[in-house]
Amino acid sequence: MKPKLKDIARELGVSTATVSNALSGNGRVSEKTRQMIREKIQEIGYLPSGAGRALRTGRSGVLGLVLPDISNPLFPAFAQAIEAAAAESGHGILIADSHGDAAAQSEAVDRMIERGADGIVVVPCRGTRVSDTSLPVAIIDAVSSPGNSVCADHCAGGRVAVEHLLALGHRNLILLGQSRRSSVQSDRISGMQAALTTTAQVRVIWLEDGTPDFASLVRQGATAVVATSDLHALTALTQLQGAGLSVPGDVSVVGFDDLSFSARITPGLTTIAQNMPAIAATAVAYLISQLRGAPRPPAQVIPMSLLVRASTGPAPKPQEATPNMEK
Amino acid sequence: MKPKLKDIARELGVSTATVSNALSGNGRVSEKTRQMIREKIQEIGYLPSGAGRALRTGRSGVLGLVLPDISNPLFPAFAQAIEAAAAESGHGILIADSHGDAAAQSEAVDRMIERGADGIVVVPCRGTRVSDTSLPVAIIDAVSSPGNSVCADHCAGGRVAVEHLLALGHRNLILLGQSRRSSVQSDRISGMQAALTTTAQVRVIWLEDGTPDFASLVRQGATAVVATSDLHALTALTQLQGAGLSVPGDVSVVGFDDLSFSARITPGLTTIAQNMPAIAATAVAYLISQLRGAPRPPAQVIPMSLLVRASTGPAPKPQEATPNMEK
DNA sequence: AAAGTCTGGAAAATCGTTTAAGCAAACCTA
DNA sequence: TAGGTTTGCTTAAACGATTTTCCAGACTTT
Repeated sequence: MKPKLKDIARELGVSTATVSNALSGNGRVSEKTRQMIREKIQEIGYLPSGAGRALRTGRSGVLGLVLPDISNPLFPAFAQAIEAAAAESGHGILIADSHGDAAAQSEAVDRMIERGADGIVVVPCRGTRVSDTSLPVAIIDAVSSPGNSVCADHCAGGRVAVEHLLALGHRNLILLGQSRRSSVQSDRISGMQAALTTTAQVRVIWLEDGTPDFASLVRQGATAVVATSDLHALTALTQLQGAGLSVPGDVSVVGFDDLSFSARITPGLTTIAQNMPAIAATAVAYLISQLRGAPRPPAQVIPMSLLVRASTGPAPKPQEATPNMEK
Repeated sequence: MKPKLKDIARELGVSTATVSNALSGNGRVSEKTRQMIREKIQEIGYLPSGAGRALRTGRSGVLGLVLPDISNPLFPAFAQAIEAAAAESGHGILIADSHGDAAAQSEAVDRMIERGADGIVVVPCRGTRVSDTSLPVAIIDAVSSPGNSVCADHCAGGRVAVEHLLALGHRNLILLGQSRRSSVQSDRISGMQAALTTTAQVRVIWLEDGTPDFASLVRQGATAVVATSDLHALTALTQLQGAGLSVPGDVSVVGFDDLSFSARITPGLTTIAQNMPAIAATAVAYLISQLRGAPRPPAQVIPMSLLVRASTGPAPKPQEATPNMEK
């Protein structure tokens, strides 16, 4: 049916070894023969069988990607970056969704091994460790997580976000998270808190406790919202605008992750972006170097960067300038 | 290193054929032996080698997914649905990004074949046909596309969106698309137009020509915006709110695809959703049935459904059309 | 008790590729 | 010109599973 190495060899009157060598560049093949083989391959449209190759070499040319939630809005940018980084070294990407479940996660890892993945990139479910496997694993998690290999500097990101607002004169902030148990969100929030000066007031709100009325919080004096995700920032921003408040005139809003919509709304959302290409490239390089027999590299932390758009501006001039500033 | 079928057979004093039979259920194996083998497998943590199996059976248990743009915000829902549908039948998913490029697309397909995919789901780049391959291909494209296998009923979706607005009394609509050359967007727009009555005014705006000033369009009489994507609907909605207009008080907004943020903004975005699980399941079933030797099924069109949220409401009474700018 | 049927299992071929080892001819080198 | 090197290629053995074919013994049936 489909052409194999043997077919090419037979038609050309050489051995399969020669054809294989011609393709891989290994062994010794004359330029003339090499040329002949190349032409034949073009002619009959030969594609090598990954299965045969994988069986012989023990390498499939495929990396696994195990995620706790494929439908996360951050996923597109991440998957694209990983795919691109993997393609760079000729690898394909096999995806799996662990649905935030530890058992499903280790099942997914097993399935990856079974399918012959050469290495696995895992974004672990909350609070799970990836059990040791026979193949290289790159773990993308919070800095503090044991076993972490690569991650964004969420903490520093939080700091930068708050510093940006402080520089604009904001002294009364709302820090907005979704879930206390997310280590990424905790890292971001603690980074925000670390940047606070004694003169600033702050209130942490978790959406898992219910959605607050942002407009009334602003009426109580808050002049800025820093969310741990653009999604939550958008929730706040649209609610504020719907209530007739001006962003950034009355209140500034900052998010995280530069999601697809962030640049396309009015006002453009100021955000702290992960350097996805760098994170992906690092994770893939981490796997590749181990495939080559290098020792497991140290964990790497990739900086986040502030993208200033129109949703942040100077703090509104308050009528009561410094009633709360105690010196 | 890693345990193989042979190791189990040797340790148990049986042949590899028996072990293989015990696992697959084929052949005849006594319950006693079967049990013994199961225990041994648990004990030493055996995982079959996909490469060996694939080579012998010609089946890898992996399906390819080739997309024109992984970073599309619709991707998460789609990828998740495909992954789930494939997992249902024990298949894994190998992803590739064609970056909207026809050459990259056919290269990606070749790579899938090389990697031993059993079938491929392709969302083709604009205007490209997927060349015939030796393995089953399910194409997800516009209804009108030649070779299309599965798709959402974009046209009917557009119709439903406009009918919803007409029922609310809107008679002056803005239809908002991104690119004229996208067949999905064209289908949606033409569906919208098909629903129009003679008494309704309409204006089609393409974002590729530049972002319009929606507020002034509303001042000129428009009372609703129907966008071909929630992303564009959000662009319009935030711009309108930023300009002090009330949604849906002054103007209603409808989008498409129920993106991740659509339910979480204020007001919640009314949208036309694709039935991703159904589309994915259909595409995967399409492949699987062909793998089993069935003839290629006819193309299927999956209905879209209207999700009414808070961004649409009754058309404003003409005399009240003045924007309500109170703070 | 002879003949047929069932049952549990083994032997061996096979999938398509890579690669180590070997071998003749051609080419140097001294 | 004898001995060593290179060159270009072949032979054959893996890799780890599945599957067809076959066989010996136990069990039925008449």
